[in-house]
Amino acid sequence: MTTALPDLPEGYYLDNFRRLLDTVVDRYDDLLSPDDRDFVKRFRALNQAPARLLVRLYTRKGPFFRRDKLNYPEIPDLDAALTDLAQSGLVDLSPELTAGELARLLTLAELRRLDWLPDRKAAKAVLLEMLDEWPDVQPASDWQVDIPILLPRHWLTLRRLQLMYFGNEYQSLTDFVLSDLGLFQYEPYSLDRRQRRFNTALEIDQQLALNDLKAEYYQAQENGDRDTLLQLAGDLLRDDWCESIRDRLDRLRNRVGFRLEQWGELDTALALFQTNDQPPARERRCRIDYKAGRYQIAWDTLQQLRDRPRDATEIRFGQRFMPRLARKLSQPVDPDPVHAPIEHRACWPRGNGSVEQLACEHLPDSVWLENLLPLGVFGLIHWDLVFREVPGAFHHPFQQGPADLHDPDFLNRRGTSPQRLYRELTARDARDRIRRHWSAKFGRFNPFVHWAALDETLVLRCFDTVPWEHWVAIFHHLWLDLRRHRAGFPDLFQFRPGQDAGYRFIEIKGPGDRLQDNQRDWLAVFSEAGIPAEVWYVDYA
DNA sequence: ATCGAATTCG
DNA sequence: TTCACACACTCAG
DNA sequence: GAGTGTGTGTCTCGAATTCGATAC
Ligand SMILES: [Mn+2]
Repeated sequence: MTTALPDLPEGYYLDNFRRLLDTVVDRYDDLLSPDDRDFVKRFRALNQAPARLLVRLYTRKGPFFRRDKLNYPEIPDLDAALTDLAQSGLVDLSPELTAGELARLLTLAELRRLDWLPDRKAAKAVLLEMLDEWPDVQPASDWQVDIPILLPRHWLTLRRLQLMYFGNEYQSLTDFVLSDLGLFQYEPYSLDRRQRRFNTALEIDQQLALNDLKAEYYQAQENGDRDTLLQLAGDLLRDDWCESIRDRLDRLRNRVGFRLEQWGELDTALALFQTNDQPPARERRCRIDYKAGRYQIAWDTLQQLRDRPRDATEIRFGQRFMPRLARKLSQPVDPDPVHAPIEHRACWPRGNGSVEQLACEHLPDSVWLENLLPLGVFGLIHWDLVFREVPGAFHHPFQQGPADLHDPDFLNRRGTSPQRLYRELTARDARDRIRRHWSAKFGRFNPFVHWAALDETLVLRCFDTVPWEHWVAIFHHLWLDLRRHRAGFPDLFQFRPGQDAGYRFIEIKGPGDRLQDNQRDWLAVFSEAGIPAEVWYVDYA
């Protein structure tokens, strides 16, 4: 099915960029760096053609470009535009670059014509790796390449502008386009101009720095690069990070800590885990102290964790670790009751698809949707709450959800709580909301509703089948930690008219597969709430 | 010749 | 903003 | 039970283009 896309006006991308720039200057004038200001001044002085060209470049990857790869019918005199950009100081027409940077601009054939190439036979990837070691920086002509190369000078400012506008670094000007084309539909909330996403220049710099560290982390862990990781840990352990990026910072600290723990750097890992209480920090602290024989310290941490568990992983850890640690300290143990899930065995001939699909075919009237079904019901019922316009929730028109969705006080800030929510909401109203939102909001982004996976009949039937108290129990658990509790839901939902509860959740396990922790966590919730859930172990006939 | 990854565009 | 899950293996008790 | 490491499908658009790797 192909639907015709609407035409965009010529130069639409420049309009979009100006919208972004004007918004940022309007909101964050006091937070702009000298470079940012310099850029704004120069850019606003440009004529249309050079301005268009620059924005074209900014929507591409770069950072260097070959002149002969630029071709825009709506900018007829490209060279004149380039000259303007060079005179404005926005583009460097003879930038110095490393051999690696240059090589990325050339095809393999072009590359092999160069005298200084160390290996004429090598594959391009190998060549790039070699050339990346070369420190020399010089203009392309000095590398004996006569293709004109250019470099926009303000990439960092572009990064900062986009960060200020979107509040993140994964959205960009394409979000304007996709929205205009109707490919991405966003809830039309009104924007909040009272509370800004950033309040100091330092926050912006630190968020950029944190994103860099994150990228470095992925790189380092992929390469098994311990030294880089240790150095990274040093940066993360500094105490001059802003409070406003605390959450993101702690998550990275824990990730780096976890990897360092695996690599045997226990001291550094422990230091990282000691900076915060975000799961799994306290669990890891306990385990590291336990292994080091510091049982009393581990015990103290464990008590705090059990007193006030942050999420299901901490509850589970507390239950399992308590007896072990108590034995070491000769403390009396009173093990928590453990819910044993209902288990079944089945033996079916192997099919073409996955074991879940096979089970879905054998179990009548079942669907394989994992968490998409409960999350979809959750999202449809709570649509208005999620998109309620409270200060600080919506900063730009392209958000899938409110900025503070994952903050622990999300509900509090909206003047409610899980208890209050479901005291005031009846099953009839909830059903009505699902129907209303399905037709009124269809296709719009929502952090919980994945439209393509669901259909209205199924969602309503499922809603009607599961008793409202069961939904409420599921929702309560979701609210405890929207980020961590959205995974681990059983594979299948089966309708069973007239039998038992009329439905059941089923987690399918193929040969050799076992329950994961977050799946256990949901099963514990189900067991607590009397929700029918089973684990089926499948063998192939 | 063919395939897939990366890039660009609207 | 990458992750969630299945699958496979080891080790200890 | 606990830990580690892999592979696989999501990569929330889809068409067009280019390039490199691989096989023949
Ligand atoms: Mn399963």
